[in-house]
Amino acid sequence: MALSKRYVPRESEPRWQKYWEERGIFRYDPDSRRPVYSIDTPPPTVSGKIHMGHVFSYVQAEAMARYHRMRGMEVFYPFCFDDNGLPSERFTESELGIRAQDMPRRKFVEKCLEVTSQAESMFRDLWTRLGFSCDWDLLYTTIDPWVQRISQRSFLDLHDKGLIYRKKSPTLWCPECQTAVAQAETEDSEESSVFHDLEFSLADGTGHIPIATTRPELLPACVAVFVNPQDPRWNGLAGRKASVPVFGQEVDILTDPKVDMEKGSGVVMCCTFGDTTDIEWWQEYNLDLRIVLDSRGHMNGLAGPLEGMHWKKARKVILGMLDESGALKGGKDITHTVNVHERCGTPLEFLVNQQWFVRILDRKEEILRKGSLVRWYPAHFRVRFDHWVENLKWDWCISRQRYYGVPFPVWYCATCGEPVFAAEEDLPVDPLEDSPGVPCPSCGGHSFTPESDVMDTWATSSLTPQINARWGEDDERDGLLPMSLRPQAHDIIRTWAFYTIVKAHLHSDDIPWSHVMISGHALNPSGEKMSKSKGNVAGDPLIALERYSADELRYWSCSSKLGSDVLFSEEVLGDGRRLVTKLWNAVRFAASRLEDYDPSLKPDIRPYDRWILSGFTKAAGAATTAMEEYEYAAAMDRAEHFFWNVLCDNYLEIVKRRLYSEDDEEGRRSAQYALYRVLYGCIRLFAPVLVHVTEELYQEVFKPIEGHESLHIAPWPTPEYMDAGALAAGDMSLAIIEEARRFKSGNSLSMAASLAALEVTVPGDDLPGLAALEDDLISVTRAGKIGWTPGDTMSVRVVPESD
RNA sequence: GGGCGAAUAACUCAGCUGGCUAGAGUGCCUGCCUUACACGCAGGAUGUCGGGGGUUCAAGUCCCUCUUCGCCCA
Repeated sequence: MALSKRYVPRESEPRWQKYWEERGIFRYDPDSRRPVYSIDTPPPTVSGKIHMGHVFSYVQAEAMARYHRMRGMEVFYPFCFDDNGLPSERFTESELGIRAQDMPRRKFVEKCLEVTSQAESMFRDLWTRLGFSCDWDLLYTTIDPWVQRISQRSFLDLHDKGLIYRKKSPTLWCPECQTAVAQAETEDSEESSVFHDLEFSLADGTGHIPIATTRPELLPACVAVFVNPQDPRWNGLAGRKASVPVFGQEVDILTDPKVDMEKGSGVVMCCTFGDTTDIEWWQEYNLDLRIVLDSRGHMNGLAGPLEGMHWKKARKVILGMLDESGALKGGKDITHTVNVHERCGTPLEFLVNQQWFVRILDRKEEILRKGSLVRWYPAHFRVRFDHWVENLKWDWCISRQRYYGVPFPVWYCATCGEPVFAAEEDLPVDPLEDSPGVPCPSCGGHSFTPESDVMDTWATSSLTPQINARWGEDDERDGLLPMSLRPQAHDIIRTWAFYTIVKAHLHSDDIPWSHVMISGHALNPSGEKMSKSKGNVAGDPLIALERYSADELRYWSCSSKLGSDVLFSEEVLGDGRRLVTKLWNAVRFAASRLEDYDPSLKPDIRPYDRWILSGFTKAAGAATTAMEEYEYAAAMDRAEHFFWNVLCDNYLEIVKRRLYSEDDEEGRRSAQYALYRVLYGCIRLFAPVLVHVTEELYQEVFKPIEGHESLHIAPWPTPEYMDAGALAAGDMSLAIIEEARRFKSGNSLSMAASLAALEVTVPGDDLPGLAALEDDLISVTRAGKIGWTPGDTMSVRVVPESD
């Protein structure tokens, strides 16, 4: 069992990764009788560089997988990729310098598959190098045909349940990406703008009303004017008509309490559509529909003189015209928040289109209830989920006018226009390639128009629990739902966590998983969100892995509390190295003293050995409690403190003499026993995080005795020894050792220097327990003798050697 | 504007349901080659626990309020 002087992770880590892979250590066994611990791994979007934030949160979940495996559970831990939809499209476009609309859809989809599969192999390589214990046989991607089948099955199931509808309705629209987007895909952006003061005239020519707006180009879309019914300034206006400057249409003046009296003149125009309030008013007051923008953000024929212009240009032109006509009275510069598309930053418009929706608005209460049945770690993140649900304004729009995604299993009858849905046994279908195979159920027609929209990628990735369970497939996995754990970061609570809870609720009136652990973000050293574009050394895991071992990266990832953001800098990566080295050296020393260790001997255990065994039980108990709450950082902290400060700094020094002794055979056997048990315990506590070094130490030193094929399938430490009296006495005795050390340090002496004697005063009740430690105390302090005196409080006097 | 979180030693952070002179790592100072480790060991210095109120025998911990920062949403 001789370990080399130095541990070389660069050489060891790949070796163990290969070992695990070849022996299938982490393979999921569906026939196992163990309780299943299943993890709903986030399928990372394959849309660009992997950054340290990924490593940070995935490692945290990975450590939990390892912990539960050691707890004796059958761990279902898949890996997966979300590789379709708009993010993948834009990634492919930018990687290859192409544009989807310039080529046939089939060709573009081929390109997407190529580009994403390359990115996926990078991901897999990185994950392997980080020592991930997922079962690659469980791999899926959201574009896999069988995954598409589940996604389409979900659509059909929701339709059968009456939860899907297609409607021409105002929808958030990105003029850049040319597609509808969902509420969750929007972002706020602070932009400077001008609040223009316009003057509308009353239609009967009896006066004027001031109206302030940031969007004068929408004047042709103006369908009403609103004032607050409480506003004394505009008492007489309600029920009259206003005339829109330049365009001349006459619109009703109505009252509504939503009008903010403080803002502008207290009179607002309602256009179809400038914002969500416009939509609400349009619906509530049954107003006209005047759409002036097309799908690219250009003005259409209704905009008269502005036709054909992009809205930005149209704004300038209309301002000129307003000025000329005298209707522009002034303006002031403001900054306001604009709703933009999170993928491209383009301000969103509202367009009226045929879109597919999932009914969720009328189910808020049920969704909140489901959210409350899931346990959130840390608990406060549930509040974010709740607020998101409470503030929903739209049903979930799942159709996208894009190219690369899961198609809707739908055609439209060319004769009667009714939608025709695919039969479940035909899934997956691509309506652009396939046909329904039956006549139109409504009119018997034989000619069909395919639905060319694709589903939003969230429509599929909200099904990851069902995908893992192979929901509705021939090889469906029983008993996997709800899954045990959803690990994810806090930025996608409103999307991924939310949609997944929605789907589980709508499909099976259940929760998708029992627990959700929410990790924080890795921030750059100045405390800002790490961005992919700033590809610095610190942020690139591939570069970091050249300089730091996987165990060091993992140590950093697990060193902060679950859910809190953490600063990332290159310096902090080195922190784990100390512990790895210390572990190596401690076990190396122990191994050299344990060469003749015989586990079948049951020696009489000495007091200090009882102390360290009990101390381990206590520390391991605390670590276990922490792990159960997903507080891996606290668990590691307990383990590290015990290992370093108690075991290495004190216990090893205390028993060194006995471990080398040739005349105290019993004493040596007792020390060997305790040292072996406690060190084997320690490496198991560190195993979920420092996966490689602990495995190597295990294989070299402990496996010949323990026999498990890998440390990572060895049992997590459970209480096996506790002697409270020995624990208390040992802890108390440290003060004696400290005093001796303080004396030597203060006198510039080596710790190996001898002392004449120690005079110890202790309360009488404690004296027997401490005196029992005398031999080992003399050994560690190099005192000639120890005198014991009963007294009120403990004190220690050092008697130096007189030379 | 609303919500959530954070503010503790020079830096990064831990401090659970309130309880003895507030902790760790890094950094700093002084020593020490000690039959595992100098990637180490021993010792040491350093904090009006963001400000102000309050509850309590007792508050970093609970309540109120203010300030600053981050995030989420209007």
